[in-house]
Amino acid sequence: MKKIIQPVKGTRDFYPPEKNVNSWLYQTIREVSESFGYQEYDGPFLESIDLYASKSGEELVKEQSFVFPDKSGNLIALRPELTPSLVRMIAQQQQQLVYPLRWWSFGPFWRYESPQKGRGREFFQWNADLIGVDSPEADAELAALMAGFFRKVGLSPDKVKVFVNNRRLMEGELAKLKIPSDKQGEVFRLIDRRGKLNDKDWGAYALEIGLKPAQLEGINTLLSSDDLWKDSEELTRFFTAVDALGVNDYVEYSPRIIRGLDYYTGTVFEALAVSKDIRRSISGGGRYDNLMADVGGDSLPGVGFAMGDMVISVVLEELGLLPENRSAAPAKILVTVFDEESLLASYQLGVELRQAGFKVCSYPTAEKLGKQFRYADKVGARIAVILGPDEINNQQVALKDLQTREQTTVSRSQAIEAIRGLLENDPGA
RNA sequence: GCGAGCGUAGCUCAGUCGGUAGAGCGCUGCACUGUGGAUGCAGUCGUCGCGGGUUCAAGUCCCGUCGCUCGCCCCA
Repeated sequence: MKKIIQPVKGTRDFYPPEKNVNSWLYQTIREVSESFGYQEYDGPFLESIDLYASKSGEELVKEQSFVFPDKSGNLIALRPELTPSLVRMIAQQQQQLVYPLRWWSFGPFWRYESPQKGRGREFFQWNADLIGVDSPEADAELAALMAGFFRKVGLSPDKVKVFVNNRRLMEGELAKLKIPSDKQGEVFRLIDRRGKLNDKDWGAYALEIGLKPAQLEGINTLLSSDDLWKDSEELTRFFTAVDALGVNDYVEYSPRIIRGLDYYTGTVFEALAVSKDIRRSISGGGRYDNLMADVGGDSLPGVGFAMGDMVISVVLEELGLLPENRSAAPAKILVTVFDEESLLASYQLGVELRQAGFKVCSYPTAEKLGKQFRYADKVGARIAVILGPDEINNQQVALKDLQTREQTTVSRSQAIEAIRGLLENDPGA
């Protein structure tokens, strides 16, 4: 075996079939985002580590980012998320931008994770944000955008749900249980882990962080109160808007959704795939009204979410929802090369056909026709064009439909029309 | 960081009780010198991940190591 340098751990090779899936995701995300009037943007892949140090949380930067010094010794990070870049970009042009601002992006991110199914060290992420509006209806729009994507790719509401909660509501409820505000962060973490631990371990963890049994009881009651949202004016308006936006079948209240990130201030949401008995987090987001001010801009409210490409790909794959034709033909027409003498004539014919708008490849060398036909087959070409001595002498070309096996010889001037006729019912052309 | 499983041909994998390496697919050629998918025949293909140990003999057993995968942890 030849020695081949191994790919970097946690990265993926995108062979044409995989790249095709990636492009399809990108395209679908583009269509959904643009249908809501969002504009595409992007930040740099490299950022100064300082950008993340302030806000993203210690662990994200120190433990899970790829960081390296450049030649002048500045610490550079491969971006682990987009929101800090977004916030910086907005702060830089805060007075010129038009609000409400609706932006989306799809690009690569890097995190130093331990790779496993649905998670790698290099992945793509869809980000969508609505900046400058502080209303439950804006939150609902983001939920609708997310649900719109699911609907478009065929993920029905029985396969995926967007669960919603509100941090202000939860803070109020915790205060009622006499949980001091400086413990809220810890309690949010506790709630975040409810689904991951069994009852016993979770209860032990709760007592460990200093909760009294009565408070634990209270939290348990809280976490099974599926009607709790009715106590929140914000969420009541949110769900009314969700109805109006036509996605109430996807969006559901859950007191157990809290999200790990510190900068969320109000509504938080998370899309979960329900396959068998496993719940997998597909996407998450929420409202972050203080973030802009925290990084030194003027105060500006925002709400947004992110969705990684790896989990959604796994889910779509399992449900058979990925596009069928994963290796689209590079060209529908192959121009064969009869012999050395006619090679350039074949190339020129290829040029003519390309100018006529067809996707055309020329066989690069004069091989036996049988071999060229086999090649045409394998790459999925529909038509083989033959330009041998007989055709050249008579100003003709032979066209063979590889699907029907029918071959016709037409005059050179009619070739384009004839091909167009043959490709009429071929969608890939 | 912890745990489990797996590393054999280009790919997917088999290899029994330890006895000197196999299949399918692919690729090349021929049947078929102006025509593809089928069929038949022939050919091509190996540091059995790496290092050590046990043994007359190791792909197989033991130890170590590296890599991959799947979980746990974590999850913006």
